[in-house]
Amino acid sequence: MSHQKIKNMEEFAAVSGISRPTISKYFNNPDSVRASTRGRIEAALKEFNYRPNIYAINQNRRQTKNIGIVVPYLADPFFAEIARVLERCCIDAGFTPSLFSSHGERALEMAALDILRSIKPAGVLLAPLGRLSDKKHIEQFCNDIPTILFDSNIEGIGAAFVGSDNFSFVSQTVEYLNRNGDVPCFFEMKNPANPNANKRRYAYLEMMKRLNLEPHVIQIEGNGWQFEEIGFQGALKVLRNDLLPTNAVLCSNDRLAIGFLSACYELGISVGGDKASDIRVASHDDHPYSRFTCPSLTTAAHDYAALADHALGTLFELIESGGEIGKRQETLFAARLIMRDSA
Amino acid sequence: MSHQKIKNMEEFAAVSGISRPTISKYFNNPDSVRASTRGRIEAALKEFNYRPNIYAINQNRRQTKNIGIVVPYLADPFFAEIARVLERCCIDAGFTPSLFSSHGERALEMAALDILRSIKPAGVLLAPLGRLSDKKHIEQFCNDIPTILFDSNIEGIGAAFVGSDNFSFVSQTVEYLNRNGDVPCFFEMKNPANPNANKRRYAYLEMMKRLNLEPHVIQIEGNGWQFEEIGFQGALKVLRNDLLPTNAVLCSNDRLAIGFLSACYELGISVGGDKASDIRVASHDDHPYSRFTCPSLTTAAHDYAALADHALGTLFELIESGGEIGKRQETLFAARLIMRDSA
DNA sequence: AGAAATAATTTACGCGCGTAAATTTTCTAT
DNA sequence: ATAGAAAATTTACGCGCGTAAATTATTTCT
Repeated sequence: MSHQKIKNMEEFAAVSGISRPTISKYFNNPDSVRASTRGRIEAALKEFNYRPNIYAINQNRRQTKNIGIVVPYLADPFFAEIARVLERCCIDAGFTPSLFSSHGERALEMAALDILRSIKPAGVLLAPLGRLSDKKHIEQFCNDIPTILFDSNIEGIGAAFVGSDNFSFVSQTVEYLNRNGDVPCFFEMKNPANPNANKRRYAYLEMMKRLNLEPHVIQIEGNGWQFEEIGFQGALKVLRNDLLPTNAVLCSNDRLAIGFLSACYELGISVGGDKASDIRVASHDDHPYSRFTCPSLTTAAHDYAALADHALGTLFELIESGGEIGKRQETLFAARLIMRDSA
Repeated sequence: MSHQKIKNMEEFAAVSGISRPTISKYFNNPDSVRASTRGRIEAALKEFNYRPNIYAINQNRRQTKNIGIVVPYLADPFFAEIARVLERCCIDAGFTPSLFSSHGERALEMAALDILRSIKPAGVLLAPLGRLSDKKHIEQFCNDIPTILFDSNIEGIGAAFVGSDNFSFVSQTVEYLNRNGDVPCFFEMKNPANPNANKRRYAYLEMMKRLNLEPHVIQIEGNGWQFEEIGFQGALKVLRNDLLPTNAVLCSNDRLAIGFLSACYELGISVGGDKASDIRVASHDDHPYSRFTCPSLTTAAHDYAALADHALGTLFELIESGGEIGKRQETLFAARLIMRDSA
């Protein structure tokens, strides 16, 4: 390994005994050169440890091999997990993922898009903040760079949307709660940051209608992405003032539910699916911690793998077709009910 | 805005009426040109929305403005939070952060470093996996690129280390537990991934010695980064078999404690600092969820801001000095005890 | 073995910008 | 007003690589 220091492709071509254009071709696609040539290049590569300059490459290529991934809040393990799966898929496909978090702030989402613009990615996977997003800004970005939205939809923006079927989530939890006990009421933020929250409320109302039951929606105060704290404070208020219309609670998402359960514990209210418990609580998302709440949380799980697969598959299609993919498709994946102890 | 499409700096120089070298100077440092010139450039910038090509810039500059940030496990909200703070500081200092997660895997840590190499960052902040890290690989990386280690130390590698003072963490929790009740036993993984775990065990043993108390270390099985699950299973085994030597438990970290508390709940063992409870549990890290466990977790908090500040400060020094900073410094920050309900 | 197909080489240009040197213009201070 | 300093301009080269065209070498097939 490493005789001398190779400065550029010219020098590497010299020491490997292959012409520079062929070396260039090899790095673009190793299979595009003859096996014997490939062998000689790779032998030299082992010996001299040369790597082409990524900046020179990207300056001259029509397209970079970069893919941007933007999530609204990376400290939320749900997004950390989906980002992990997406990153892996990108690497396997020969692309270089760049991960950004908007950290719940509009300005940072815009900043992430601006940085992405500067690295001229082949494509971008964007999970928007939602209500806080600057739609115009995102739309302009999508006009210039092939972008797929995921997790939370913005009507008409982006080449496609891939997300979860909120009706599938809610219908299963509502049905389950209703089957095994009291009628569920719906616990959510009054001003949810994420549009999925609204879809889930509609789904709840629709399901209750179908089951011929009276719906009860409890909307709590709070802004931002500190959902656990918001759920906790909201639950304290609701429980202390005895505002719970039924003793089955369906939380809009697991992070709110984590706060809700914490409040129940603090107030000495027993939660569980058994007859002895005071109330039952269920939720949506199958958050990584939902298995460790007290009691463990009954919830509806996303199909991470399918979502990531389809989102990236669509993006690759989009990239290969040069940005044209026809009509904007919206793909939704169904949930899987996870029955645990809380309901 | 946007008359025509500006292709490069040459064209922008033409439309703005300023020479290209001056434009270049401006983008390198806006304050390096006369105010009147700056005004004219910025006026043109508003009108034509031109941005220099980042790849051409980085190809020609001696140094890029990139800073790499590598954390071992981004789905751990502790690292997500520290990454957030670090990113923000980088941006404020005029650098472009690139965030990578090793996702708990040695191969991915190496891959992250390889990608970082290719983008020739001015400096790197690396929180290594620990036991799983390929030390040789990291050492070679540190030889080529100015790197500061944080969170978990590898002796002698990197230009400096910035972390938390594990003795400060453990001494406070041990002292607190001991003051308010039974003697604490120490609950940890037998083969911890992170070297901090070992430091915490030593600190526990040392503190018990100082207090003239008999130490009890409980080591549970399990590998990987699913600490909650490992803590949960380990606690089930310990509690079911009545292996707890005392009724005060000090967990090595909050994620194990989350699992421990979940197991207690499942087994009907009451946890809390009051006399009526069966056992008391405390831990370290002030994990974002430790406030919402049942009961809320008494723990020791990191000083995120100080750690991030000092790590980046040191890195900037290192960068400005051209990679030489003298003797390798290790800086440790003290913990702050957070008293909650679990002990 | 020879023709056709495939692959590698040679040569050359361009990408967009950093940067250096020499020169000219503009500003600052007396 | 004028000298000296500071800033901007002109000119020119180089960075490391993609890529195209023409040519030469190698492989494959009948």
